[in-house]
Amino acid sequence: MSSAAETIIHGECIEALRAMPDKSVDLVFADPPYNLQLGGDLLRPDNSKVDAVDDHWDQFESFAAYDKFSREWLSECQRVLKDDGALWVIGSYHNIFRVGTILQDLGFWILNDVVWRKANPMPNFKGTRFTNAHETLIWASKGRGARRYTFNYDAMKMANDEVQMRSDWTLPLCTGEERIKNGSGDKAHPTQKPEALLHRVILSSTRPGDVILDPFFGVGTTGAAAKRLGRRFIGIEREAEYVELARQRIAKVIPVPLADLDVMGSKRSEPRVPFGQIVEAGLLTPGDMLYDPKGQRAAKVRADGSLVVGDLTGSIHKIGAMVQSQPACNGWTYWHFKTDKGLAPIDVLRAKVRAEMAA
Amino acid sequence: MSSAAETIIHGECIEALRAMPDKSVDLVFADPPYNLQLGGDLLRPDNSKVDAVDDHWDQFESFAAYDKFSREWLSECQRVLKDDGALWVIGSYHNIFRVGTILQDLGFWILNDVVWRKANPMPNFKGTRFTNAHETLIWASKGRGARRYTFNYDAMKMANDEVQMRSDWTLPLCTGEERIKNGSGDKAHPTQKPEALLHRVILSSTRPGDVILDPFFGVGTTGAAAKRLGRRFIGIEREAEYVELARQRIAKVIPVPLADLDVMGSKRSEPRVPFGQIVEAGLLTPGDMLYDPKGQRAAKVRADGSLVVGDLTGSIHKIGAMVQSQPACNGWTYWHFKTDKGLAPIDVLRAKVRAEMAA
DNA sequence: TCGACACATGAATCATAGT
DNA sequence: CACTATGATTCATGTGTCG
Repeated sequence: MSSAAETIIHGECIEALRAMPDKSVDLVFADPPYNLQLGGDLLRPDNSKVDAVDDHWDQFESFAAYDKFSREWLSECQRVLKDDGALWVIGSYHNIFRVGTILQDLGFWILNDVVWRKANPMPNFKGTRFTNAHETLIWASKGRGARRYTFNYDAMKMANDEVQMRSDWTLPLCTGEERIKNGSGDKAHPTQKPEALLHRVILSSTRPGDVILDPFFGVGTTGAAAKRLGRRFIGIEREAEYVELARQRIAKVIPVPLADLDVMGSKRSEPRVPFGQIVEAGLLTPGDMLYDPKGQRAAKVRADGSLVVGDLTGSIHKIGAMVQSQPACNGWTYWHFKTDKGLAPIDVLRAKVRAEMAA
Repeated sequence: MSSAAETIIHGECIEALRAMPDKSVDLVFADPPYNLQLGGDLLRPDNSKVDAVDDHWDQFESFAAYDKFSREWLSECQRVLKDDGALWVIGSYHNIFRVGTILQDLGFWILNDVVWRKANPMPNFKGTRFTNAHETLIWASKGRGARRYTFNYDAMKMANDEVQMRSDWTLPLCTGEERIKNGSGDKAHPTQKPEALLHRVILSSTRPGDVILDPFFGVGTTGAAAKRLGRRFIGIEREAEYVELARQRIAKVIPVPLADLDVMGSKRSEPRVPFGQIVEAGLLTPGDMLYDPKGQRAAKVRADGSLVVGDLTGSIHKIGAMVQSQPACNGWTYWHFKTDKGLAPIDVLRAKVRAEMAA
């Protein structure tokens, strides 16, 4: 194995892995095909077409074929990992359960599953399901009895305003300038991951100088983040176009002085509490009445957090606006509930939920 | 199968499931055992003593036993589900990957994986991993080609301040008053789920009166939430102590009055009104003109509810699509008629007809 | 230079009743 | 089962255009 800082192998994943020596890498980060099973075209409400991931490399004949492929590349990764090494895989509900099962069957020891909460996911255009707003990463050591893996607890805590980093990470998608374009100015790769995600993975579980292997290198996000953070990397990629774009991209990356790493934290914001959650929490019950500040107008609460006044139904804000014949209304301060001391705005219930969430 | 509103079966999960008739429940919510080490007698029903095997082999044996158990209860659940039914399972990284894989292998069709972000998780005291701050739920329909599952999209959207409900839900743990205590004043059940979580599950994917099955009933959170929301339930629980605590708990639950169970309904379920009926009702007259939203393009209404633009004739939808050169068009919102206050979409005429039909 | 507004787009298993 | 007709449906963010 090369001790070069940067290695990109243009070749098929499993074959290239087989050519690598045992126990030679410190970390694997893998973003394998998800095996999406899409129907026909999906149109947005404005009739534009969603640019789907229909690439040939994401197509598998069956779950069995996908499992076989997964078992092969994962067991090669296990072989090339050092005994104190670890592996990250990212996936969605289409494939991550199969990957997780195979990991366990191969003897990997799962340390965490981590949820990437997308700050700006694509909506569900047809209103058929919950907005698919996250992906799952699995972090695993080589085995239950393996030598101690690397976890930079304090760096993570520092990056998270001095409280422990949780297993859910809120990060935006990779868009705009960061998104690598091809010659035509279109996105070069359908599933490019944000570098911030890789930044956190690498910072959490490697040390400067470590060798990071990415068997599905794509346009080289892992390589870019590794170089920036002073780690070495080996990338394997089958498509010549991606290899070339990755090279160009990584050549431009300027490594960050290690002393500057601790300033690259993320901020947390006040959690949003929808009114429906007040009902879920049992602070109001379906059928309860809410009142305007003077106690003259009344509205009934329903189980989904909608209000009813006569024939009107809608959110606390919408109904508040309608009964006042005004364009807008802050329902949290307008609507009140009865207490033994008189009327109180429902905003105090929101405060209660927030307090509980912070506790 | 009983048509009773409340049924608690004291018995072993798979055995009790086998006694239930086909296609008799609308929803399954399951919180199966997570940890392979706990409840070994359950997870290794037919295991002969395994001596002197290394960790790897032992692990595989455990997983195999857990898989067997999971396959059995899940396939029974699939059998007792109605064709338009659905199933929820909750788990952590210890078991959820195996459960998800088995679901897929049995032919369940995954609709979402949902992350319960714990607002107040237990910290990782040793600082060796990320704070395990979430659990994963899988929502699946009976199969890819199954009849349409229930999803109260508009109720969920309403409960989330009028934006689509996402696949990550932030909810506090079950603590304080809500936590069921045993005779000694200690928590009675190690993994009691918050009722708010069940509230959201039930509200999203069932209708009032539906039958909800929970094969691992525990202290009856599913039953409590179901009763509160006017749903029927069947709970299966092996431990006599839990059964008794669940009974006492559920007896105290006061159901939401039937009249307050309404939530925001979907437009898809409203009665269909053909455009021709607008003309029949005299709200438009043959020969009247309709216009696009900007008032630039015009179409003539005919007696049968077809439109004419130049040489083109067809439905409001077809003509709307053709004049815009788009694959599809909702004619109800595209076409407008003249009023003294300007243009108004013909959808308001449909609303008028619907109101008359309801009266 | 700046604000207002329009437009584009992201790993998506994305409709349903009737004939 | 296949096919057709109806008609329901989007959030956050970045970029570009226009005045």
